[in-house]
Amino acid sequence: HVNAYFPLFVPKSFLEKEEGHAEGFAKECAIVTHYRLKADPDKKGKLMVDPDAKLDEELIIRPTSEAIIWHTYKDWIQSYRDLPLLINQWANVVRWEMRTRLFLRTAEFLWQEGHTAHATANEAIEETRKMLEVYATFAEEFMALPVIRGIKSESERFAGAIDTYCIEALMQDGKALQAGTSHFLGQNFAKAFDVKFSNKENQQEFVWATSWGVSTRLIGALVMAHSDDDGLILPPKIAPLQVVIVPIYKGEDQKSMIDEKVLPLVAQLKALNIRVKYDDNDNARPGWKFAEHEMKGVPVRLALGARDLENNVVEVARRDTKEKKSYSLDGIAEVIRNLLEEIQQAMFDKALTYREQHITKVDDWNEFEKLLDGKGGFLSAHWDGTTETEDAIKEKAKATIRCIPLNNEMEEGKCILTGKPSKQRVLFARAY
RNA sequence: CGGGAAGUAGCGCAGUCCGGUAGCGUACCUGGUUUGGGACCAGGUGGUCGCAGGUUCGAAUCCUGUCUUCCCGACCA
Repeated sequence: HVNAYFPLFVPKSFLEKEEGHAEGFAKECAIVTHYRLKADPDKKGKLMVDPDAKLDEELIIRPTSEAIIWHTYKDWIQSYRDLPLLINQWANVVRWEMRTRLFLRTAEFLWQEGHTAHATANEAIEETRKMLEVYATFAEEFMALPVIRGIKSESERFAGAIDTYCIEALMQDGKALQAGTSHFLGQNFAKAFDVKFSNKENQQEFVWATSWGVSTRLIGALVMAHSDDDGLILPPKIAPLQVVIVPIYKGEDQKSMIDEKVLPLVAQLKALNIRVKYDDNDNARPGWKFAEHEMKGVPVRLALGARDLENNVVEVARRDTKEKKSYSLDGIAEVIRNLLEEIQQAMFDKALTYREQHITKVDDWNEFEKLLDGKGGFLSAHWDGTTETEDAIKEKAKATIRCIPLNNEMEEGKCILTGKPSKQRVLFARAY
């Protein structure tokens, strides 16, 4: 994929072109109607919208960029030789939600959105699944956040998509969070924006499309999946600061002695590509620094004072378990490198264990409701496959189908609500 | 868009019922003592009480209007 940037403003007529897409986003758009302000003649020092500066066509602040990008793709794609077209954009988008939630659903948010065009359906589907796996891998290996890869039910599908794949994460309060999506758009946008290419047989065909994105919501996921009452707990791989070293001393003499040990250690850690800070700011006391770095989630803290110098040791505290242990200063850099890896794994394992304990098979409606109110988490239950039933469950239990897991086992059963026959279980949860 | 709550010092709040010189904690500044889990003592700086009207000798406080924010719901990445 290559990075590109498209305009923030989308003419209203562009957004209208793909019907499902337009319908889905119409109710949450910020709209530019004028291009000028002027001094308010009635209120000194105040400005008003200049009624003479009304736009002929309103501009929509992009809620997503399919419309403007596919308008452009029409000019960029003529031949099978132009395909696949693989573009990624880092951008802000605006969705005027009725209610916002910090990090999870803000009116403006940052994301990356990929938009690809392909010659065949299979190639596009492959791309869709590939990007889902990229997201899943990032969540699991870097954020230490286990996710369920799945596919959305029809009603949860992206506006304009044929299929929406997703990764779903579980937060510590038992609620699910959609952490990323990857859409197979079929030929919907190609048809809406008239994007055709000549194939090798010189026949005109509509191109096949995908789009996919993850947003600053991932920050919210990171916070809610790992934090405790003392603040953030960041997985080492993405922690801006992996190790902080706090000196404990009385007077300059002791400080110099500690410096002698710490400065070479800092150099060693940096040589191992470890992000380390020697927090020898004299304005804050050790206790303050401990609390501060814990709140910010620094994975490992080293504390070194006169007492440690005598024994040639250093106190090593890990943020995730709050465990403190003294190690010899000899070979400490290696110990820390290994500890960072251990923490990364431990955080993932902890989150995974929690999630596994919170996927509950349920076959009885009363039990279903009881579990949602109490234990929370994902409920694996049979569903008759209809949107009506899905809506009814949402209405009654405030739970939605988070996804139908990929590689789901086929199993005969009866719908949790209607008792109608079902071929597989799906995952329900209350979600953010 | 419905229901609730709140706007007073940088931040967190009390004071409003019952009108009478603007308070507390924290932060900040100065000096001193401190430094192994968010130090202590002393002194000090800082606020047109969201905004606009009204009642009154006098309004943070009473009345009217208005704006904003947060929470809960419906909507959604």
